[in-house]
Amino acid sequence: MHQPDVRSEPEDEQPTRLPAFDLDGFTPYRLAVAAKRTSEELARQYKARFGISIPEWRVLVHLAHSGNVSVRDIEARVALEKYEVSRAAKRLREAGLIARTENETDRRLVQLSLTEPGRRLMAELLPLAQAYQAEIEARLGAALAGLETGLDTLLKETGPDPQAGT
Amino acid sequence: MHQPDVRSEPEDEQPTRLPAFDLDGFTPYRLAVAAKRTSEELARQYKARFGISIPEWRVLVHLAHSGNVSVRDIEARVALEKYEVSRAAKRLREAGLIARTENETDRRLVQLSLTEPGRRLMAELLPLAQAYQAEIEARLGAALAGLETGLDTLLKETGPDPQAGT
DNA sequence: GGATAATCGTTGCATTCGCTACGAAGTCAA
DNA sequence: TTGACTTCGTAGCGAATGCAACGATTATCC
Repeated sequence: MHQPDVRSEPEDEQPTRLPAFDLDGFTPYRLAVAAKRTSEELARQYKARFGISIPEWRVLVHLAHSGNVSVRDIEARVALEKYEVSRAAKRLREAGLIARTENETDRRLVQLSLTEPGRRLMAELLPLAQAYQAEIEARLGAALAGLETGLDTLLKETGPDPQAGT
Repeated sequence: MHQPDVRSEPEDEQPTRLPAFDLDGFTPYRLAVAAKRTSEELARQYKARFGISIPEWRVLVHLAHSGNVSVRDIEARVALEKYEVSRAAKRLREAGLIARTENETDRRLVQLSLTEPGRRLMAELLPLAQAYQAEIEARLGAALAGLETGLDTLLKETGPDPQAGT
């Protein structure tokens, strides 16, 4: 940073100087736009058909391959806050897609699991998502590997804990 | 509804089969998490200090390097909807950071521009953002180029129009 | 054992979001 | 000029969001 020049000019002529900044080259912005586009593109496919939101989708996905799970388990696992999971689960329960049982050994915990209707829904949804993933990969072509490596780096950093279990 | 295959197996033993699906390998999800992390990491730096949100931040950035601009100009330029810009501008106006003049030749249009307090704010904010960008690039190291290439691809597709002017 | 702290999940509240409709202003055509 | 149509920006409304506080249960410590 250099000195804001001489004061030879009145303020209303040369106000506070701003550094050049290109939003289009700003990685957080680029990520946000790319994320929004892909998420919405996918969501269009299932939102209209099944009426589920993104938090709900994530909860369903997690339940689809992890039998009985508590809210706490899902929480950081799918990058949602506790209350998001709770509310998503509530809506899904009202829709009859998931069921809730109490954990006997720790009655604070809740056991969430897919109902049969929920499983049937996911049996339609998951292939759809897989197809979309394939589409993205085709679009990216040779750029795929680099993107994933970059995302790996960003996602590994700042991660709450590198636990990969469960 | 079609018949669910053979009935040889009882439903409670082998419910609807689901394909394997790994959310952690799902690009839209990965993008969403990476975007949220980086945005929040940056936002923590300015939100607490200046109390501005992401839409407001984007509007400010655009105004910082494009003098008098209408809502319409900002709209797709910073990936915001019309009403988001409008509302962000309203809040910024109330905070005294931007000013609004009428366009004389077309009175439907609104001319938005930074006030001096707004410019001073941006004089603090922009270096902060630049530092964060540098931090991200350092974190990524060799992975940076690949990530950016991938994002370029995703952002170019589906783009409303490849116009780069203004 | 009993008080205290920590954890789990939910909910109240205010704010923000997304969609749509609206008034105001301009354009176009006859 | 007048009337239909388009564009600009805003605001209403219902839903979703984020935060923080809460009841319920369990763990910890003295």
